[in-house]
Amino acid sequence: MDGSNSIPRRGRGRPARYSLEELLAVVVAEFNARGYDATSMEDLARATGLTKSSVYHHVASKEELLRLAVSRALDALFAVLDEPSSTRGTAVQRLEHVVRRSVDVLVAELPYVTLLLRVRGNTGAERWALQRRREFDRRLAGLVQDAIDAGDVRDDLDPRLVTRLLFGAVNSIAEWYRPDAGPGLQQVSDTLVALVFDGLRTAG
Amino acid sequence: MDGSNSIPRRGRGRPARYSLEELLAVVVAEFNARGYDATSMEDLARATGLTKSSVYHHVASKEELLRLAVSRALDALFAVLDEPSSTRGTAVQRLEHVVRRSVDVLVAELPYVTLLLRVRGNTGAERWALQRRREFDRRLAGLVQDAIDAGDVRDDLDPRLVTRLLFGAVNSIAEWYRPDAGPGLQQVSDTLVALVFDGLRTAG
DNA sequence: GTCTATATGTTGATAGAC
DNA sequence: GTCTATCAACATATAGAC
Repeated sequence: MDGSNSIPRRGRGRPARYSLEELLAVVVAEFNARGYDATSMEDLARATGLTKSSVYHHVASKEELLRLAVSRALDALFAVLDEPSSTRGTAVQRLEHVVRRSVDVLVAELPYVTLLLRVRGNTGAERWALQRRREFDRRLAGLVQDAIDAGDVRDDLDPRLVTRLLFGAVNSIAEWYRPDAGPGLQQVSDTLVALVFDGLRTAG
Repeated sequence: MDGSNSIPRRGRGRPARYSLEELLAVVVAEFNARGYDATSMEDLARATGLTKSSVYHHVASKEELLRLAVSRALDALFAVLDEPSSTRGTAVQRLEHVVRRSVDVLVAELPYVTLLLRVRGNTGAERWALQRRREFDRRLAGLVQDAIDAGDVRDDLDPRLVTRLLFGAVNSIAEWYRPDAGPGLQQVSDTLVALVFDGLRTAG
């Protein structure tokens, strides 16, 4: 009845003090629930327990909130490519490692990656995010190509097309995965790898 | 310089006369380019060459435009499930047929399916679309289960999870497929089926 | 079936007090 | 670092002439 059910007030009833990190978590949850465009600064104020003006103390614009959020997802995804296991071992081992770790990151940073995957590219921040996503896709396609060249992966399929379908399946996980329900991270990764590398068909 | 470059005027300079079908095609293209929420009725007026009021002569609201568009996609997808080849033959043949035909429909109705796949569920029309999508997914999962029961598909994977990953790959096609560039429909379908049913790994 | 004009509410963002 | 108060721009939708 007091309208405070979504307001995370801390510290003896005083107004909430937000770090940028905390603010971002609340904001991204709103963006994902209602859509970036459909979420107003008034909605964000209500969700944080602040006023619109107070939100603007932390960021210069609504678009900056989007940029900060998708950056976090992109940084985590690119970091996977620089892991030792992504650059050592056989080509197919490296590919499997990047697939599994991409799923890990997707789940660990679920709200941020979800927002990233919904970006379509009207504003400057969105176009910039799409550019970085394309660069990530290019590096993935390189891994698939390496695995074909090494003879680990069948060579009758186009590597760019395979990459798109493979990571289409990976990215679709963000649409339904919930940490507290349904299949766990391990089962999702194992099923994905089994599906993609060995296929659904029974040996017989 | 005359600002008419996106205005499809027909008939000796008189104002364009739109059927609902023609109107919808223009509107859906705008929704996909800019996002449903980010597209204003003023944007739609400009793209059609009409005024806002004239658009409102054809539909009662912006949301009705969304409902009409996603209905078209959903009707086409459900029709696939009722095709003879979807209900006859071995379980794995039926599954492969539905996968291939889903890709056909996705490509044939690309703008409408694209819009459907971006719906997240704030308004009434969006929630209704999501409900119909879930019903479609349930019928797909039944096909996968049948193929497992028949022994055509490996039984160590969760059918619901396999369905989600499989159609995650299918739906991701809408994000990059272009009729006039890149791989053709046949190559996409063949690669998808090869990937999902037989896997990437070389036999050796 | 299209138009001009307008009603009515909401939006992102700012000014300035505390 | 938060607040109240406010703004200009833009949103969806409607009224009524032609």
